Amino acid sequence: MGRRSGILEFAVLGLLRESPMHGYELRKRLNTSLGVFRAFSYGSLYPCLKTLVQRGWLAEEPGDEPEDSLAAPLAGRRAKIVYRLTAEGKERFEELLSQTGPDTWEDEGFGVRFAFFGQTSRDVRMRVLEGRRSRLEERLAKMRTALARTRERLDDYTLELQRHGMESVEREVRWLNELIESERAGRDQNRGETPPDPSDDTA
Amino acid sequence: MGRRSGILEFAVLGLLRESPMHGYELRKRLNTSLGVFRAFSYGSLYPCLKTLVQRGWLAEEPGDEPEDSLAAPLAGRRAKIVYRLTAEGKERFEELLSQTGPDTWEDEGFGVRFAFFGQTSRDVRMRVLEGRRSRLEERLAKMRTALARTRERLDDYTLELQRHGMESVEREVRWLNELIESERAGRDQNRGETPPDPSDDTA
DNA sequence: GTTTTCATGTAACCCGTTACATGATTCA
DNA sequence: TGAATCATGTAACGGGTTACATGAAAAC
Repeated sequence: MGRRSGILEFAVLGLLRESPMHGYELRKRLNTSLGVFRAFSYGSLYPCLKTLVQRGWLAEEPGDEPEDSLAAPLAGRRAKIVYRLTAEGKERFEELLSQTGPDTWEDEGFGVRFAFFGQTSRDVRMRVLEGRRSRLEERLAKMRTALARTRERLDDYTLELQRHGMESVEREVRWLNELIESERAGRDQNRGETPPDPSDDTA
Repeated sequence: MGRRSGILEFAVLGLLRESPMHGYELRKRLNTSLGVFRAFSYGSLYPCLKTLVQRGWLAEEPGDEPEDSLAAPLAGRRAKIVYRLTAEGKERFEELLSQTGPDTWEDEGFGVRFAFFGQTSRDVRMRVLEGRRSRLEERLAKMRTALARTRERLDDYTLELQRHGMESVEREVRWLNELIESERAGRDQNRGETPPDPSDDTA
């Protein structure tokens, strides 16, 4: 049925990477723990889970039926379904994480990637941060040329809106610069799989 | 057919309020002049125009056929169709403009409203700005409580993401404060477009 | 024992995009 | 005369939402 390649898939894979969960809890975490995301609805979440299972990224697990087997075990039991990330799902998530192309859902995609930085190696983090920065810089360039072409014809309000928009983007670029800097500096206190390679100071 | 109540309708009405246009030009202005908007495609624009005509917000005008009537005037002519905002369309736009409820497409809706401030009366501007501000403050409050509830369980990256997000919102609130302040101050001095609709009205 | 909350789902819709198709006008 | 660009449109899809329906477990 569904192609199901949206940002929801990405977020679900990322959350399930931390630990298995059933749908209901998954949704709560989508809307709170990862407070950055917009609220997803069950109407999108459950179908998404199904197609992810079909593709082999997720596996359903029987979930904790309340430990007594009173009801006939083959009756129409619809207990909690706990979803677990398969090895293929892990690969898929990794692939999505490190994608830096322009087909990256821009803002939201970065939010998701960043939210999962804790489970990521330093070079992936660097690639994501730098990718984001360069795309923001492209955007800035476009805004500037567009502004230069139309400046005269725009009223003060539109101008102010553009100015504020550009300033916001510039601000995020500075933020990224700080993050990149601190990733570079923090090469010793890292977690796990960063190869000790003291030779990359050149930008 | 289509209900067609999205942000595209809003932007189209606003642009056509300035002057009649045909679809192709409309689209260009959607993507450049109002540089804030995302790029709309013809696939959404033309159907939108049609339904707006059906509803009476827009009227088609014969458009400038190239001034010679060489081709038989009743042949399958598909010349430029120039769209003009009707009186009802103007009302509709006004209504959309001054809507400050929470069903306001949040970010993009504000962008559109702001982009048309030049054609707006000061009290509408004030309402839009203050509405935006209060909704941002609600959002901030939610973020703060959510953060307070989950702070311990979050890793440093997630925390930093939330911090940056909140700072961005706070920054926009300050920006709004300045704008509101300057709207308030500019009631007598300043360029004289303060009173509502000095030139045209009542089509 | 009733109300809340947990938990899973489905059908219909919404607002947009992509890819495609067509024809008129301008310009080298 | 042929290519670019102007100009209008359609069909299929995409990734989500809303509203609805159901039922089990927990809380009161």
